[in-house]
Amino acid sequence: MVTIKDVARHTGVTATAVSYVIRGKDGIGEETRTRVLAAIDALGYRPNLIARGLVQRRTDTLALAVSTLTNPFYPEIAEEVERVAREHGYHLLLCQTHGNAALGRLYVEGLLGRMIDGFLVMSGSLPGADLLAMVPRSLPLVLMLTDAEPPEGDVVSVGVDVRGAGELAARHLTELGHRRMAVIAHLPPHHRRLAGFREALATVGLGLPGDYVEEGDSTVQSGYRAAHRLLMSPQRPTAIFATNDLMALGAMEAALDGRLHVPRDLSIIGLDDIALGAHVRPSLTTVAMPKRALVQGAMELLLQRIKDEEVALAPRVVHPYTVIRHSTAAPSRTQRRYHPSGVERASPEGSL
Amino acid sequence: MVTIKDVARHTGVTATAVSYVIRGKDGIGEETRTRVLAAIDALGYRPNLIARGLVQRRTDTLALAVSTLTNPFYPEIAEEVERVAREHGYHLLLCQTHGNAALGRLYVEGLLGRMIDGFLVMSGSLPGADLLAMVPRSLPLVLMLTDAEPPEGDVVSVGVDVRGAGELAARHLTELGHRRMAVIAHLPPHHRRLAGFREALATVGLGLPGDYVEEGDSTVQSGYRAAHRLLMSPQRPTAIFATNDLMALGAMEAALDGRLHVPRDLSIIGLDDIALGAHVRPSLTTVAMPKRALVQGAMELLLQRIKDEEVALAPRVVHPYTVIRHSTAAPSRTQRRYHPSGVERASPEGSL
DNA sequence: CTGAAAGCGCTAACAT
DNA sequence: ATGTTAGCGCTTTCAG
Repeated sequence: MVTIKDVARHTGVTATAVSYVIRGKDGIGEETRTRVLAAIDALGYRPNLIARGLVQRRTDTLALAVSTLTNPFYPEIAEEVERVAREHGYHLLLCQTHGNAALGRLYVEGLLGRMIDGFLVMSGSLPGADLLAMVPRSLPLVLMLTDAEPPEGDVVSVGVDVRGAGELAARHLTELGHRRMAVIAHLPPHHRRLAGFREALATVGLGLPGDYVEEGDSTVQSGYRAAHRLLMSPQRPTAIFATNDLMALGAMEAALDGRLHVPRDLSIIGLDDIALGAHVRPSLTTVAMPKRALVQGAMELLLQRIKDEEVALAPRVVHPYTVIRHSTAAPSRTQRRYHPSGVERASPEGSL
Repeated sequence: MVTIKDVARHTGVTATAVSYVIRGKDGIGEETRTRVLAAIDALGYRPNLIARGLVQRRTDTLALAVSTLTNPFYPEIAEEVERVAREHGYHLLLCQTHGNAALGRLYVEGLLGRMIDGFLVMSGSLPGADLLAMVPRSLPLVLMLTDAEPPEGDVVSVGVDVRGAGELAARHLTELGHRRMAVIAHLPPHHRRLAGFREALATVGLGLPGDYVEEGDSTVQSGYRAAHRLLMSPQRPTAIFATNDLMALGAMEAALDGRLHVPRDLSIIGLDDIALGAHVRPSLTTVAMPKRALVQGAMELLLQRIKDEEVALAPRVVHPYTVIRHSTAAPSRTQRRYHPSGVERASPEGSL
């Protein structure tokens, strides 16, 4: 490995001079500058960021914890975070906790020992209490809370009003004329999304019977199965609200497989607004998480904290909005039969 | 920050002893051990991995470069890499190059200075030549090549036989009885996928007219637009091969929007096998990239190189396989009209 | 079994 | 404008 000393020796100056040249500090004569630069090039010298980090106590690296990258919602967030981070000269260390607290702790341990300059944590990846217990106050930390309440203690966070998201979903469906609606919810995490939905129904005098709430785990598969259970009930709902888009996609799949027409026979609304929702047919109506605003807000706070600026502890809150596409419509009067054994609508084996 | 010295002082031993305890080396009495451990706990000491990395010249960190995370194919790869890395006690540093060579170089610079222990590079993220020029031979590097040829020089790589993938796509379609097939290809990157397809057609006496090849850029949108152009041609193809799944999904969207039935009026086959392909309706027939085998192979080689074992330079090659779902079928004799202005099939505004 | 000393590659403060 | 010195927090000989 070629070090700063090699360059110094090769140029006939001292290591400090080289260090200055590298970082563009002035106090170095033009002539030495060029000679140093030439030597760097000739030797293929590359500063050791680890060593630099050790003394400067910064690494120009930010970390982002998400629960998983297999839910496209998180890559979309990560993409945005990375963009902003890069604009400010930071690298991004990405880690998936898979919602596993033990694993999460392990990762955090690793990150903390790595002298990251800032830490962004997405809701659902790590239990807030763990986080506060582990992360020293000296490390700038910002939480992006889509569901959890901000943990006790002085934490900087950006929250998403997911209760409001649930309300928007309910409002959209009731305005279309639905009265018999069901929910596929990832519980407990999405508790507040469900609560918002339920409350908004209540304000227009509608209830949500217990057997109209099925649980999922945020995956497409779970949405499929939950929708299947819902569609089997004698009094089938005319609309389904899934607390995330992946489950909504699964629900749509189940409905289509059961030879129902979406949205004529069943309206489906999701929550997240993942890019793919616009590209399935019918395209998915959804309540959008304000991804940009969320990331923008979080990064702003994080960068402020890194610059040691005072930051308001009162959580910023960003608000979801409805994206109406084609998976929702007014309920139809006639009830078409659900064919639970139905093969894929377009299967070569036929049917329909 | 609490350092190893603090712990040492607090326990009344020397830093060395603490260091030994931390790393579970023996040579430390049971009694001191427990006292050191207690002190670590009491002070909340956490080893500084940066400092350790500086002296040990390893950081237990691997890096993976991909072009983007917004194509779900890459998160699926990353997920797998991360799993294997973790099993072996490594962290994963993820970086997106967005296929931008300059940006890529910047990232590589950063990574190299960060003393990563190994570097995994996914095809399409960085030009091979750049990579070889920048990465010192001392850093274990493994390429996952889905499309590019291994660059000149001693590089360890795992290749995917994408030409074979193109052939499989062609074989599947011709066996179904298609004669008039078109391709949506991301060129130049997917050049070989197209070549394989074309050649396989040639072996059964079929050609691929120039205007039956439309270009895309691997995004859904580009697939949509390309399919639209293809479907407008007077002699419409009966099947489309898209060189990746995202474009295939876009093509399907276009077909459905144009009131065509997939696969009755148009068969569509993709390439990648992203998870979502199974969940759209009709589900997507595709040629699967052997993701597991690819990652497994690459990680094996990388870990060997890290352990300083000799590694064969001859590229390993893994082979794609066909996943038949419901977006392909025998061509129908009747040609249904393509309605380019068609709204979404399931749109509330009606039609169909 | 434990301690002292040297040094990883770099930067910051202080001379010169 | 350049060189000297002293670490950053840790591990690693090598003595005790």
